[in-house]
Amino acid sequence: MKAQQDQLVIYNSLKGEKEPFVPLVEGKVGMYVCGPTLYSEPHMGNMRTFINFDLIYRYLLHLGFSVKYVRNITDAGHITNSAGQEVDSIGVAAKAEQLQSLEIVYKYAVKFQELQRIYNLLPPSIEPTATQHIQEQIEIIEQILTNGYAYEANGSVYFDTRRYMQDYHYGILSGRKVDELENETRTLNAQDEKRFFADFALWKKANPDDMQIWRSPWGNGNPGWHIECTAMSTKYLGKQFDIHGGGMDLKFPHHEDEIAQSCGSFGCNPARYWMHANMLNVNGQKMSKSFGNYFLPKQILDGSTGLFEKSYTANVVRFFMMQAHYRSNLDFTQDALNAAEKGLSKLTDAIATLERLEAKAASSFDVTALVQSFYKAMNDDFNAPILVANLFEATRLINLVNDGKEQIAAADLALLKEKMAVFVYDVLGLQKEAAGSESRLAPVMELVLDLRGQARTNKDWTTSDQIRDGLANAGIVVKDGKEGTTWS
RNA sequence: GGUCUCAUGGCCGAGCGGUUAGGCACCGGUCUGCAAAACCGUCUACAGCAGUUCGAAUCUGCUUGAGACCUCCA
Repeated sequence: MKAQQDQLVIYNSLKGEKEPFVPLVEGKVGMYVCGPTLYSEPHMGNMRTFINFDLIYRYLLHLGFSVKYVRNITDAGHITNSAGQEVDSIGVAAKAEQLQSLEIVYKYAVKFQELQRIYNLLPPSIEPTATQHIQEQIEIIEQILTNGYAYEANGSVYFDTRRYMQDYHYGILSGRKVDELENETRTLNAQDEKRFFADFALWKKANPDDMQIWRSPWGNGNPGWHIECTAMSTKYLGKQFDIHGGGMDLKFPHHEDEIAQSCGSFGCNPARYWMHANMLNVNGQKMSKSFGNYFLPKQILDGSTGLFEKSYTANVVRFFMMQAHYRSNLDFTQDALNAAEKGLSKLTDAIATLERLEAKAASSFDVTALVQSFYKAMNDDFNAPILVANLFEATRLINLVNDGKEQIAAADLALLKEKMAVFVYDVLGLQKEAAGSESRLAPVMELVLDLRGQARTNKDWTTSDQIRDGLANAGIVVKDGKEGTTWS
């Protein structure tokens, strides 16, 4: 695996290009991904980002890296809304639902956990929460103040962007130029407290109606949004670690400000590789709460999105996402979902076929090269769509062997079995579908199909078709294959 | 308005100077009592206009269109 580790190339948003992945400590990876703010149930777009980073986590693990994967939960929300006012989104939800802030957070944390299980996400190594790290956040703010990159104003603390720009490059990640931003300055309520429009809050003085308030050297208040990630990533991964990920929409200002905070306190960019997952689109537009074009991950499972005619399994949804690169936009459409459903079934059928294949003396095709193509795809910035294409190439060959048109040697067969399972289940994170034969219906179906089989043997097509049509009406599809009849 | 990204065959989606990506649909075939399913094969597209090059979907310029960020967002 060491050889494969050395081949891994990652697109670094910081530089805008792919570069070889060289971890700070050989064989180990520290990865931080910005998690959800739990004031509502994560929607499908949120899930795409987490699924993509799950893919990345899984592949790093498969390559043999020892990965510490930290994904935070934002449970203290101080954000700025369109009117420029500081709003506690969790507090707002709490009031709306007549619950305490932590009840809201816990309620949606449980749902998020459930979704992760359903969509087969591996749990991160640590899932720290912002409210458990107030002290660490305060300490970093103090350090930034000591270093002269922040100032206190009326019980709040702001990052001093102009001072920072004398020593560092603000905009290194997003490519933003502050003097261009200036033209677009909005009249913010807090503007009078800020010395400069681009300054951002590290600590906000409490509002009378805040539901969560903490003590600090500057009085009672709330931490700024960006500081929590700096505090938690530093605590668990160190001042500098390997990979920092998140959604594309967090690039600015969130990640830019994280970099400023780390540089301002510790003098270094927190991460060597910045990775950004692209958005999920619906009808060509980013899925978003503010656009109202979102649906919940569970709605697609029970067919209640209102967008599609039928429901899809989590496995199909995940496979569908794996057919697009994590840095590309992806459009959710019914045709595409149907295509993914059929494609996945073709792939899983081939894996079942693989189990039945008989080895010959020699292989008529290059199995090692085929397996290498799996690694090559993933080593190229986690190119899952290419991996999927290569898995379909393997599928074609497996079927040809099954038809006696190609042949495979025993050692190659063992290799292919192992690697197909590794890439389909361990890397892509697809789940083995529960076989229909395990259900309580199985003995009944066995009986019914046996009767239909007798009818067919007697060429009693009327009875045979009656059973088939009746089952079809009950939602059970009967397939007459060479090796007997199956149902699903 | 500023910054940036993208425009690929009926649909989804790779591709980063020379090779049929792949899936789904369509069509042809195998199999089958019929159908479905399954399997095999076929289908050669890159928004437009110029330019660079022996050669461009891939590089450059312009035009048109779409989207993201600039305010919370994965």
